[in-house]
Amino acid sequence: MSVTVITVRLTSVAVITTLVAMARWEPGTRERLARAALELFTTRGFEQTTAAEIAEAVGVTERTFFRHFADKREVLFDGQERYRQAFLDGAAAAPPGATPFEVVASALRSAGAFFGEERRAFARARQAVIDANPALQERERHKRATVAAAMRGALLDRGIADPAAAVAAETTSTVFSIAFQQWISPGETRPLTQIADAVLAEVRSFAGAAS
Amino acid sequence: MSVTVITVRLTSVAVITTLVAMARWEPGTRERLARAALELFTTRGFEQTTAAEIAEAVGVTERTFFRHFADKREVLFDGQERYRQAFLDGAAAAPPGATPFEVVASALRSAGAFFGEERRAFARARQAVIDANPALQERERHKRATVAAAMRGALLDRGIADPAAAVAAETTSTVFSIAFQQWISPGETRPLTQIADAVLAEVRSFAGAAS
DNA sequence: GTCTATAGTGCGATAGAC
DNA sequence: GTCTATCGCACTATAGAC
Repeated sequence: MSVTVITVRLTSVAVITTLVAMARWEPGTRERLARAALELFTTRGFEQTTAAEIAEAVGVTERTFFRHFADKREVLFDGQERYRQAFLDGAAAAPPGATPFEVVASALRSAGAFFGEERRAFARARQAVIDANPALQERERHKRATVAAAMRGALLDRGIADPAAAVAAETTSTVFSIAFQQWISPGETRPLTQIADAVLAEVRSFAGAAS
Repeated sequence: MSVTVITVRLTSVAVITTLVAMARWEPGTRERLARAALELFTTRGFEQTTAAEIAEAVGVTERTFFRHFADKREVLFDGQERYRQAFLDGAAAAPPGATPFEVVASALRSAGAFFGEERRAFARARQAVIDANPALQERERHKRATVAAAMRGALLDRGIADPAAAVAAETTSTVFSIAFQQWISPGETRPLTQIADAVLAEVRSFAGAAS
C-alpha cells in the first residue's frame, strides 16, 4: 500500500497537495490551462474561444489566466524554453573548432531528438489549431525567431562572427521549421532527425549547385 | 499671386481637391494615415498611440482608420505588395533552366534595387518603431514569411520541387532580411544589392565549409 | 456611424505556505 | 512577519457586428 502512495506522489503533484493539506488552489494551474485551451481551440476554434471560457474550464478566473499568460495566444506556446535549450545543448555539444555548418548540424540533431515519436500526435493537434489562425502563425514565427537569436548568440560565443553567425543561425531555424512541418504531415513516419538531415543536405546542394 | 496658388497646388493634393471640387472626403487618406501613424509612433511609442489619435491627426474617425487597416499594426506595413512583387519580378527574370541559387540571386538583386538610397532614411525611422515593439516585430516576420511563400510558389512553377523550393525560398527571405538590417544600420553606406550579394556569398561558404 | 464584446491592465484584498 | 497565487472589480482600447 505504501508503494501505491509513492507511485501517486511521483506521478501527480496535485494529488500530493490534496493529501497533505487542504490547499486553497490546485497546483499546476498553468499546465491545466494550456491543456484546456488546446482542447477548446480544437473544437470551437481560437477566436470563438474566450479567455474566460478557458479559465472557467479549469476553475479559475479570467484574471488568473492572464497572470499566467501575457496574452491569449501565448497559452499555445508554453514550454518553448526547453525546446530552445535543446538547440543550444546541441550547439554546445559540437567540438571546439567545429565549422558553423557542423554546429548547426549538431543543434538540429539535438532538437530533432527532443521531438520523439510520443510527441508527434500532440504536435499535429497543436499545429492544426495554429494553421487555422494567422495570429497564431505570427506568434509561431516569433518563437522561431527567438531560436535563431539564441543560436546566433551561441555561434558568436564560439568566435564565429556576423554575418556568418546570423546566416548559420537563421539556417538552423529554417531547416528545422521545414523538417518539422514535414514530420507532422499526414502519413509521415520518419523520425524528425532523419528529415532534418535530409533538409540540411538540401541546403548544401542549393548552395553548391550554381558553381 | 497666381504663382503662389500654383505652388500650393503642386505641394498639396488635398488643396487641389478643395479648390477644384467640393469633394466629400480628401483623397490619399490611407497614405496620410500611414504617415501620421509613423510620426506618432516615433514620438509617443506604438502602444501609447491610439488608433483614434492617428485618425484625429488626419481628420477622420477611428472607424475610417479600421476601414483602411485591418488592425493597428498594419498601418506600418502598407505597400508591401509592391516589394513582394520585386522579388517575383527578379525570380521571373532568371533564364529558363536557372538553378535555384541563380533564381534566388536574381530575386535578391531585384528586391535590393527596389530599396534605393532615397528610401534608406524612411526605412530607418520605420525600423526604429518596429524594433521597439515585439508585436510589430511579429507582424514584420509575418510579412517576411509571405515573401518566402511567394518565392516558393515561383520556384515550384519553375519545376523546382520541395524541399529544394522551400529551402531556396526561405533562404531568399533570410538573406534579404540580414542584408536589410545591415543596410539600415548606423554608418552603413553600401547599397542594399551589394550587401545582399555579400550575405548570399556567406550562405555559400556556410554550406561548403564542412565538406 | 453606433453599439458592443473581448482582450488585456492596474490595484487592493485575501488566504495559505513558509 | 514575507511571499505567492488568487480573486474581484474597474477600466481602456481594439476590433467586429449591426
